[in-house]
Amino acid sequence: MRLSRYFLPVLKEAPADAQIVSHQLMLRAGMIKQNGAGIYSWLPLGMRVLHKIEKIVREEQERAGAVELLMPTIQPAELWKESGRYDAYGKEMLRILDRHEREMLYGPTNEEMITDIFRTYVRSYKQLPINLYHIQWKFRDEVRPRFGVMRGREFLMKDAYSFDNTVEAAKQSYYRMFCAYLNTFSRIGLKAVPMRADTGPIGGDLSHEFIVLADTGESAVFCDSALVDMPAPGKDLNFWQDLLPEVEKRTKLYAATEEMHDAARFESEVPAERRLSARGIEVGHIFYFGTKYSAPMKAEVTGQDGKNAPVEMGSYGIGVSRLVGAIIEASHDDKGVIWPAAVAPFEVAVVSLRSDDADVTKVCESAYEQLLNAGVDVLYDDTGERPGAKFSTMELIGVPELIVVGPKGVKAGVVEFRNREAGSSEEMTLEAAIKRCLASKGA
RNA sequence: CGGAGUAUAGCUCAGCCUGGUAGAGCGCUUGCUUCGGGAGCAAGAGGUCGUUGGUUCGAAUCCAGCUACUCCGACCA
Repeated sequence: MRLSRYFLPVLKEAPADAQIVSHQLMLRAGMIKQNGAGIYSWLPLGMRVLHKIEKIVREEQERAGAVELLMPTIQPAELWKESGRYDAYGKEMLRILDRHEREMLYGPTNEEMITDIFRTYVRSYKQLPINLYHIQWKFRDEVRPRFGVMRGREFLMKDAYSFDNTVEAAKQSYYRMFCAYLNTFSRIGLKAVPMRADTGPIGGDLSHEFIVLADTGESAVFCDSALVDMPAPGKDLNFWQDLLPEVEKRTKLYAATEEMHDAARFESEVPAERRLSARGIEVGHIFYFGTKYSAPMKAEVTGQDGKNAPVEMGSYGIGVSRLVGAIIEASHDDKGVIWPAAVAPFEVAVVSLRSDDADVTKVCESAYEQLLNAGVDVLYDDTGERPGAKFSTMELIGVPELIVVGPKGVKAGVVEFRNREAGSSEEMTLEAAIKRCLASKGA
């Protein structure tokens, strides 16, 4: 992408409404525009990050056996009356009347709808297990939206729903998502710690939150630092073996959010040097809730014994749009965002220091072409801005690697290769710089 | 939903107390000079002061209603 043809409205100053750093940086970097309380447009740069996160989420869901579909944002009220949640959900649910005065709602979640899909098609225990997911916009009419996309009213969520014959099988489905989440967050470049959670209004008796540690997080968390340091299971994990040991390795270590915290247990179970009390942001939440929806909605399958029984269900959410904010909270400095490479809107930027210099332009164009051809997401700053302004913008939007091309370097046959996170700068030939970019992409 | 604020140019804000023809910086446009860390000079464009009503000869300014947004608390991916 050539910057001269791109849409990147960066701001020097943070709008006064933004209070936390991720919100300020997202506005300044031209990623989002607020359209109302808790409602945002995703501008091109922000949308790129959203897509990168979605891609990783999809890959890890599929690896764990979940299958993608897409349900609508608007749902008829009938399904929610069946489950009893139409009245129970309260004012957080945005209710709408259509032109025929039929009661509709903008989905805050999709348990009812997926259960309806399931019961329409699935009859036999032989068809299980099934795990269906989608990535769709949700609306929850929060009393107090705040913190930009971290607590918007409209937000993008990946929600998966598992269906099993038995409690034991349902727990394995739960463990698969548990491990998939660890892998997902790890690939995104985050340390996300699973913590036992309240099941809340969704109901059920097995639930974990995945918490990203960040100084600016909304809730206090307490955990064993060994849990934070433990690597994710990784892509070689066999998802179709008994995953309980993999899960237990983590769940046996102490980790709790403020509301579940037990100071006495914390101190007795965790050695002093590993007692970590920090702040965190919830980016995922998984639930096992049995037949809470399948029983009232009659989502039943015929078992081996010829009898019908409601299926065992779980649901698994990742706040995709919230993750964008969470990543920034966890990874920024006073100059701007520091994107983990996997989710950076652009992986590399080619910065021309003199767009009116033919030799410089020639080197830039060559670098840009080569990177494009190699499949790298490259931003080419071909504008006539001054060097200082260009560097500031690149640091603000957090491009991980820069190839800086200036007249002096071109005469000497070198370009400058910079790394955003390390703050490093080296001179090398263009070929070497491109090789470095490709190497970090492969890593 | 309880409490507290804010609303003036694209952005950040001043002006309001003490009513009298709308201001700054940044950004934008044009020209010249610049060009390795958000350039300098010059000339410009840009606002029915959130909205409705009231007080007044006169309202950005005083008063009231409404709306929107933000913050603190309770709730939440």
